[in-house]
Amino acid sequence: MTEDDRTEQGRSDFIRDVIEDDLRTGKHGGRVVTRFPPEPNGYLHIGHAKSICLNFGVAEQYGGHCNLRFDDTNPLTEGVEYADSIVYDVNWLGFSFGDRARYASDYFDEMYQLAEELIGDGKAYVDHLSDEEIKAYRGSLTEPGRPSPFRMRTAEENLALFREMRGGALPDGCCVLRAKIDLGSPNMKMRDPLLYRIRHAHHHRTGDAWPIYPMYDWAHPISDAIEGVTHSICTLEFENNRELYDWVIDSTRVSERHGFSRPHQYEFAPLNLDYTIMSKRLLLALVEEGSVNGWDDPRMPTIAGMRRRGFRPEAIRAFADLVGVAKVNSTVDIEKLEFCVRNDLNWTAPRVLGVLRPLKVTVTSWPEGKLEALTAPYFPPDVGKPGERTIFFQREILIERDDFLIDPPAGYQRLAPGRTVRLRYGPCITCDDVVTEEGEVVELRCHHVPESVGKNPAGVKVSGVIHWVGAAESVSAEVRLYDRLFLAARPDDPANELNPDSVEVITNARLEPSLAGAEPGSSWQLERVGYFVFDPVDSRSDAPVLNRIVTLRDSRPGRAEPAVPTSEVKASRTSTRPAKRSRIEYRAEARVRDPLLADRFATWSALYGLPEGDVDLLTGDRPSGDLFEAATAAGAPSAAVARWMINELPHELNDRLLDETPLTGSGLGALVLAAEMGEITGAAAKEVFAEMVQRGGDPAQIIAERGLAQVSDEATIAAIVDHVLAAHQDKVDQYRAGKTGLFGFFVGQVVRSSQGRAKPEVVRQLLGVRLD
RNA sequence: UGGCGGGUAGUUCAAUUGGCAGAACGCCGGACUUUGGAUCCGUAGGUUGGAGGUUCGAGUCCUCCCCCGCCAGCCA
Repeated sequence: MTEDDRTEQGRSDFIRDVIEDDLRTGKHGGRVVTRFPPEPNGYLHIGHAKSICLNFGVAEQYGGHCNLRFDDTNPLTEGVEYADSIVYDVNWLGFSFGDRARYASDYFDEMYQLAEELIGDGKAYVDHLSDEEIKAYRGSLTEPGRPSPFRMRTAEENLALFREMRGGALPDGCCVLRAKIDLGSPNMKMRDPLLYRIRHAHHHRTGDAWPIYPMYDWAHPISDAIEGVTHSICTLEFENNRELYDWVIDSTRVSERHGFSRPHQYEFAPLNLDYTIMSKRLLLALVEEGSVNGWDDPRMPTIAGMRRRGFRPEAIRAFADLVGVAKVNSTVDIEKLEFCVRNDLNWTAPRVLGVLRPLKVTVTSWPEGKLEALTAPYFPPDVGKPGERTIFFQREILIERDDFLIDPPAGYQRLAPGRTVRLRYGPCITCDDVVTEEGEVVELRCHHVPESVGKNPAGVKVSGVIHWVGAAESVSAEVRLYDRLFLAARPDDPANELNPDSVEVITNARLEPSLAGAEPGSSWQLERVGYFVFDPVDSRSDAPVLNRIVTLRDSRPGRAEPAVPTSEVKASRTSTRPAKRSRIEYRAEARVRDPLLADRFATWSALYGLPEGDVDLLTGDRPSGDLFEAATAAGAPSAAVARWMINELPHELNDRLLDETPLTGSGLGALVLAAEMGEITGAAAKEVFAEMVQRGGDPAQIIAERGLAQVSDEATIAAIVDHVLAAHQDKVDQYRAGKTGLFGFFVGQVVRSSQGRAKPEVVRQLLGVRLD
């Protein structure tokens, strides 16, 4: 992958499907407007980055625009510091919202006005129940709620009380404004949700102008509608709020007032990442408890933390593309992020030499004081970028302590006594002597192989290539090696599962001299060691500090970590929950209430020769049974009618009630008969059936109009077969080479070419002859 | 014990709307040899949650079952 591939081919996800569909049907007059709606109560993290890339990404892709909108409806937790950081982070990620930074608080006046109107319509009331009482009155997941004693107040009374709330004389918690919807709703969010609460608090934008603040469920849909948002994209946990979102839009008619089509809410799965947490609350706790050094600690999954760690926005955007968008709750491998980071840095980070844990090497064959200038390119040939610098070979150099072993294991491609290795960009050296102090290796004495710079020495086996710096010609640096913040892939109790070794500080690393004046924030690859960034906060030119961004991918055999068992959760959790009431029970109950249904259930099995399961499905309600009776009365075989009603009808109905459709028993009977008699194919019959359910009509007429009569004439079909095979010669070759699964593909192509009229059995038979 | 949403390779996602179950990451292996990197090549990995059914043909349609997530804040 190159840098340019980022803006790649057509991604496919359900959100983009919806948008493309809406664009086709002109639902919003061709507009695409999205919004990214953070609450300014914390720093943005990688999960928000996914949402940002989605919202800004689709807006850009479909020629629309995306607003940055602050959901600032709770003054207690929000602040300017957070709002500022969010603006900065979104821009840093590479998305521009121009002058479209919006605040829910900008709309407080209109929201208030709409609330007064809602009260006037009798759709909201002021409730003086306490918070505990409201909770108790709301019922439970299985029991309906009870009305508050204040629910029946008149509109005038409510309006006066609401204005009193707004006036500011009432204390916090005194009362709230609630929507009057449905306390018996199976959706808890619809049980008279709160719209406004009293909060005498200073707001970072509106100051002390408001003693009351709107709740999310009131503020969000109205804000979307005011801004003309078309696709309001949020995370899965808001699925239950969608019904209320629609209720607010419809009840206030706010979209019409602003001359826009109404927005629709769509939910996607939030990002979860191995070994990290996304909860703002828990991240805040880490900051407050000092487990990390602030929101921009390089170990934090915040945008600020990743920026300081050295991740570039391109990498984060590539990651968002890589993980995609779906509705399944999932957890992404941290390796995917690391892959994107490496992939990005590979193209952008110059290669330089640096030694983390130096070991002194004296090249005894090299004269004291002699410096040899060596030219080293910044990028390898496959990256192909220009640039080079000079490094100096000298008598005393430093190599990585890990690159020498007295007693090397098999396959060790580094230095050992008697072995020869190449110094990157320099000559080869051979280890002659090991100097130890108290059992520890403190120095190596080597000689260099003459004429070995830039060419392989004859007759000498080179074990490998190692990095190095000159002992005198190098700069000292502090290096911070970061590891994952948590020990567990999915911490249950994050505060107690912190990785104690999430950062290791090395104070005496040595870098090649060209790095002396490196810019804070610039990123480099220390060859064979990893990618590093000069810390934008702590690094100074006289005291450089490097953060390890990510290690290089380690392809040494056997170095891979064992796969994390992620299926634990699935395996260990068994359901203690009894099966919920199924449709089978609903049908049984209907028969208890309706003797006619009970009678049909008891007799139809024998009467029509149907299996009991089929009879159950046909006798759960009257319209189904009526239709069945009428269709069989029209002369169609009962078993076939039952099959059509059971297998095809529910799908075609798609939520509608049977008696709301123009489908008639005689029509169904005639269709089934036509299909049974072989007048039309099954595929054509389905097409006719769909038409009859949607718009009604006589099957014979529809068949005639659309020319759907079955074709079983071999000559006609053979012509189509030949045409299809000729058009897909490559597939024919594959088929003959053994990919027999393609047979279905050919059948499909032929049937499609005939508009569903060709008899499949004949198609199969002819194809079989042609292909073998 | 309600409602809503979901279940395709180890992971994250595709599958032209009923017609070839694929890609990327990861893994394993190979090639290369001035990064144990990059790059290139290859292998393995699937009862599409399960069982029935409809169909010439089902990941996709029907029925039943199983599993996972979310919802009872005056948070968003």
